[in-house]
Amino acid sequence: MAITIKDVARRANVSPATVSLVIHKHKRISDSTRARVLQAIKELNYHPSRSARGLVSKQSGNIGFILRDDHFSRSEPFYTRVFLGTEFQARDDEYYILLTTVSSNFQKGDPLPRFVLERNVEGIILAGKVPLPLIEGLATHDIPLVFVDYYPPTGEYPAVMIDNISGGVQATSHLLELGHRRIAFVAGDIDHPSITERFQGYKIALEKAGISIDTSITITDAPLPDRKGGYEAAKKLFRKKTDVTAIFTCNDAMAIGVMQYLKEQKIKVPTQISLIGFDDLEANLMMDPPLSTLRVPKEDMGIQAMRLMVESLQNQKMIPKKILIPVQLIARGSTCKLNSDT
Amino acid sequence: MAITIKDVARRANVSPATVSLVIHKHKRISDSTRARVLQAIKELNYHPSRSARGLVSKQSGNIGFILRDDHFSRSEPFYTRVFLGTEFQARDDEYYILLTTVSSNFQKGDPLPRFVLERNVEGIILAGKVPLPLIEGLATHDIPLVFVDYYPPTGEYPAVMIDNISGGVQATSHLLELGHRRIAFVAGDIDHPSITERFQGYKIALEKAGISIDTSITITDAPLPDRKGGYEAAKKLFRKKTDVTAIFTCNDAMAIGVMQYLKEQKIKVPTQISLIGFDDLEANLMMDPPLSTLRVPKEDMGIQAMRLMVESLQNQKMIPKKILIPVQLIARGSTCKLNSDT
DNA sequence: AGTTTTCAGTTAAACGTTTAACCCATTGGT
DNA sequence: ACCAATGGGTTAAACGTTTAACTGAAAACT
Repeated sequence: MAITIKDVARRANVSPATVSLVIHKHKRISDSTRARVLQAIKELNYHPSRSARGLVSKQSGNIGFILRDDHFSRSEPFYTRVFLGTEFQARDDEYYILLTTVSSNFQKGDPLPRFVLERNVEGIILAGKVPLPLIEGLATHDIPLVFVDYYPPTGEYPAVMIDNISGGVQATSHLLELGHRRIAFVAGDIDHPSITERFQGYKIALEKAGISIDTSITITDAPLPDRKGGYEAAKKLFRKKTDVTAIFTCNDAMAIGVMQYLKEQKIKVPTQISLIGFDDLEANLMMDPPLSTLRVPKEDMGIQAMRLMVESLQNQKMIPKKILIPVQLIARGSTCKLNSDT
Repeated sequence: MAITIKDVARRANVSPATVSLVIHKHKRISDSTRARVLQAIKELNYHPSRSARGLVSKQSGNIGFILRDDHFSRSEPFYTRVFLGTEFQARDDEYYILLTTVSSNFQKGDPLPRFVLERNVEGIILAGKVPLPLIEGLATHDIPLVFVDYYPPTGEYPAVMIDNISGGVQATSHLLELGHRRIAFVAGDIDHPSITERFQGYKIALEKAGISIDTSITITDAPLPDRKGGYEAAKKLFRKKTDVTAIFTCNDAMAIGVMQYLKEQKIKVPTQISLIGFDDLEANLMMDPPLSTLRVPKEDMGIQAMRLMVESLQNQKMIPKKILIPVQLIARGSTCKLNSDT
């Protein structure tokens, strides 16, 4: 069978306990014994068994990652990118990630994720909005939680959030700087915190520029914040004659829909209408013209979340830190100076 | 602390062993006792500890997933999509996936992935080409391996492969059916098995149609099989006057580069040149016109790999099965009938 | 010199399962 | 009536660590 701590002990002429103490860098071991033990470990290529270690020390070496099922399987891989970021950082921190999904209508009393019940994770990262009953269920197991792109209405937790307000301001300011004054806002699912915040940023920037909000050019009731929603919103916006010269959509998916409508109507982007989205999808570069947007660093969010997790694992009673991830303006071909011919 | 098997035993008035036997559906337990035990399990909401179970039974409940580092972090998320498929299936099979990457120049003697050394996985799925020394290292631990989109030159393993030849035939036949006769082939990294096979499919289809291969319109030496490579290849192809009416690129990334070149040269797709790729990237739909291609079901490959893994776990000495994943022609706007005006 | 500290390591229990070996009652066969 | 087989469970060892409590020797105080 595999090499165990006893094999190492025998070869180094010490007790298994000593080997364990060496591994854990305990101070009470003399340099000479430590050296002998380390030597034996090397020679035998010994590595402690994860299961045995986990059994007694409760350190499984795993972190759970929970995603709502509809977020996992949806085509736009936002949260899966966050997940990959977490995986990335986990390798540096010597943890493994166990991924699971929960039903979007998780009910009080539903079974918790298996890795919780089997005591197989030391902490859990939750990405995106998750059902409240789940959070309550997890809370009873007192296991550290870290939230990403969602903050529960109750409780105090470390979290990684997008600076949506700043993003909204940046997008709007960008258009303002290009000379636009009649800037439409297009969104769906306006109750989603992220989207509300982007809208807020829009308003802040306009007010600062001394422009009052014209609700006739802010569409916030699109059926869904997706391509089709964008298409419908654009249709609505252009139903009556309008003097809008720029559009800020709450995300890229809607921007794509808007662009599609504009193309069909032979309205030129960016010369007639400047268009800016939010998220920075892969697809943006393929568009014609490529879409200006605000880049949300998804992998980075995962990385930060994992860092927060490691911190709270090392320091159980740390005050829950919140990290605000900045977004970056990416000006591409879909926005240009008002009345420019380029 | 948490509920243990002893708590259950006490409540059901049996020994811990009996509880264990019930859990494992051992036959030697009477219906009445079984019922009592199950009842107690329910009431206490008992779940066996993964670590304890793993320690004695060697069943960690985890499967490893190995990816080369450059495959993990590259922008085109081919293998990460495969990974997500594996995750997906793992949930059904009650396994968790531990992901890790290995250096692309893994040397003989380099340390194996931690999850192997710590005996924390029951099997390993390897996606994409991985270094030979790694495979040899893993072989010494006799742990079941399953390969995806790569087959090692030595050894017998279960594997999930793309039917690239069929794909090459389908792509080419599609163009032939549209009336094209002068069909160029564009590729980079021609030594990669997948790409060689696609090229083979191209040749097979042409020969079957009675058209001989014209090496002046097969470009296989692009620097890399990416966008830039496609752009350069197209430039090369159109340097001298050519009568090519259709192009089959070995993947979508190159097709995108080709399309970009054609756009710059005001060569209309598809009316002047029909263009078909391979892979079916997200971005294809955003292109103008949307790119025809062969869909490679990446998630599906991950799912199949996981299934193979479960099979070989249940039946250790099963003959290594190979699964050939079919690819599907997706005809979009970038291909059309020869000399059509559409 | 006697007592206390410190140092360096060992002993042994504990973690929560699984499972081979065992045991005791019945039942069945002759 | 005796023995073997069967059914239904229990006992106890084992898995490979960690760690609190202990030990014995040497060093450091009074």
